[in-house]
Amino acid sequence: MELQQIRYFVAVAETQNFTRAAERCSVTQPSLSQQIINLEKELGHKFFHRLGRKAVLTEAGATFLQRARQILAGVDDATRELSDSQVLERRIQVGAIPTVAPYLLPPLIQRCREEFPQLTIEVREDFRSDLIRGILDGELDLALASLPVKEPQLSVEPILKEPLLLVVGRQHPLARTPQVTAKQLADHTFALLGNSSSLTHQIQRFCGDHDFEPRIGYRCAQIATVKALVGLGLGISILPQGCRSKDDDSALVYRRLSGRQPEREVAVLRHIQRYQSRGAEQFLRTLRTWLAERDRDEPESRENARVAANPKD
Amino acid sequence: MELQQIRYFVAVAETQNFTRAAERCSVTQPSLSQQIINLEKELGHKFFHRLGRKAVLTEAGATFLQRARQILAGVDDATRELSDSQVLERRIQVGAIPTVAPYLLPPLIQRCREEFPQLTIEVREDFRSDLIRGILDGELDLALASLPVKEPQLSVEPILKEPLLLVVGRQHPLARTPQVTAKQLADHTFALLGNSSSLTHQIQRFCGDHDFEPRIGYRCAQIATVKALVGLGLGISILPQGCRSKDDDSALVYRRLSGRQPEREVAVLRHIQRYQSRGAEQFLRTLRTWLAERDRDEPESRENARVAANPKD
DNA sequence: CCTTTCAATCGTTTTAGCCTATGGAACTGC
DNA sequence: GCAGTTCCATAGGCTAAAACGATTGAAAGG
Repeated sequence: MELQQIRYFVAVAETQNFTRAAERCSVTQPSLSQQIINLEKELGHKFFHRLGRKAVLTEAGATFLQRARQILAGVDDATRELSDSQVLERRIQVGAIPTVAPYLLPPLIQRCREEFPQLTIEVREDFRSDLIRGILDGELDLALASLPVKEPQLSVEPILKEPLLLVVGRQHPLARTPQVTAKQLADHTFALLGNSSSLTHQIQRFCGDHDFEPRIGYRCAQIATVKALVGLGLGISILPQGCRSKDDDSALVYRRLSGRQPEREVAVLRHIQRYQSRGAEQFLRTLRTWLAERDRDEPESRENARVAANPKD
Repeated sequence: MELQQIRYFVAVAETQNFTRAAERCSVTQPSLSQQIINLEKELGHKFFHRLGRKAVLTEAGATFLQRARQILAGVDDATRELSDSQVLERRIQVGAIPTVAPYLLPPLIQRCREEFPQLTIEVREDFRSDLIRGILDGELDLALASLPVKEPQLSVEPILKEPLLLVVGRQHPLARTPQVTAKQLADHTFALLGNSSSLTHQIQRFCGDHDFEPRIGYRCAQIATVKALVGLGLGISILPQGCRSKDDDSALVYRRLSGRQPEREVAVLRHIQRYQSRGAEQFLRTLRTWLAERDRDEPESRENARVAANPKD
């Protein structure tokens, strides 16, 4: 059974006339007749009484007509739905690592809502490796994660470079030391994210570069937990500058380390082969302009001014 | 868009793999790929992210998948419904003229219900010309009407020949006359069916053959009305023997006319070109055996015995 | 009875779907 | 890394099926 046959069938049923049905379908009458006969043969029922003047539905024909209309309506709906781009490609799946998700995404999503009201953004917060798997499996449209990313199937667009800062409680001895070097951290207990966290990896590598293993006292799932522990002086940590928020000032001190600054770079990851949906494009466009504006409004501020002020406290 | 393409599409969506989808559809992978591409081109959307390992639905693809499933389900339903002969061809439209419908059809339908419980019989009671039109237009499967029928497109199968009897009220003078000839009727007022009735036509022709016009005092739509008028002595009528019922005996007298007996013949009418449905066949078979049994059980009874008895009352 | 209408049939042409073969990209395992 | 494998797209030839044009034959209508 093919749709063409169904279309022919409905045309005959409605015109009660093979010739006029053929005209309506823009084919010759023999072609249409043949297809109707084929259809009848396949389904094992005659659908029309070929009376002298008109073609009248048999009972089987009447039964099939209902179904046929339903099928064609389904086809019609599908076509219309797909051509109605209002509905389509307005839902995207965005992934982000935990040190990015709570800080970048909320304002960004808000901005997207203003500029593209129909755009629906679904967020998945996960570690880098899981996000990468998600993209490779086609589950995510794009992801915000830290570099390095080596997968060759991924397109990597760096969007943001920021220093990693030492975080200590306001009462902590390191809060007052004029210069803090990497080596000094070897004597302290760290509060870090889980082992899958790319930030944790990076911190461990950083420590390794300075010839010590960090002593990890707390493994947390959330940044907020890390901050709370550090705020009570139970440990120290290293966080990207972007994780700093106003609320932290009462309990936490963020400090640059002397020597070579550890940094992290955040990038947008996409699948090279994946078709880029309109919604994803819109999200990206918003992301880029938002970052550009932010850089223009407070150039380097997040890397210097506020950090430099800390030691004075 | 064709069903084949939709089937291919669903297969790919479900296997997430063009090659395996092709196997499932029993075609080669290039054939299937090409059809998917055609479909995507026609509808203006890519339906799959062709990632390295698997093919993942795009949003448009996911949207279309729902519709596609619905369409295929519709096709499936249609096929199943048509192959389920329990449902089909169990509804027939039967026409009958007023002088036949109330007498032949009820017992016949009851018998059909016993023998073919799924058979649904819809009855249309109408005059002969309208029934013939109904058959020619394909609205009726068959009709029971009186002869003659001249339309060459109709198959005519006579099933029953019966005399036309004079009907008078029990108090009417003609009820007691030893011999009633046609000529005598010229002096009386007739109660007849409407002008479209074939019986009325026949009666008028019969009177014409005996060189008089019947004086028609009442034109009724129903036999019962005619009988009631005649029972009150307000007129006389001529009815087929089959219209006589037990209940009439108290008020009516049925008499043969002397001389050449007027008769009428009832036949089953069908459209030669019309496909004969199973239900119609069953109805006909039941009709024939029922009539045969009736003739066997009371041979000639309805033409002689009961009629002959009447004058004695 | 003649004309018109209509569906089916026949023979031919065209189309389009299918197949085989191939290429290229990407993943896998050594 | 580097072969081997998997997977989809492309190209070209082939065939089956759909379309066409012409015709026939039956039926309807005037």
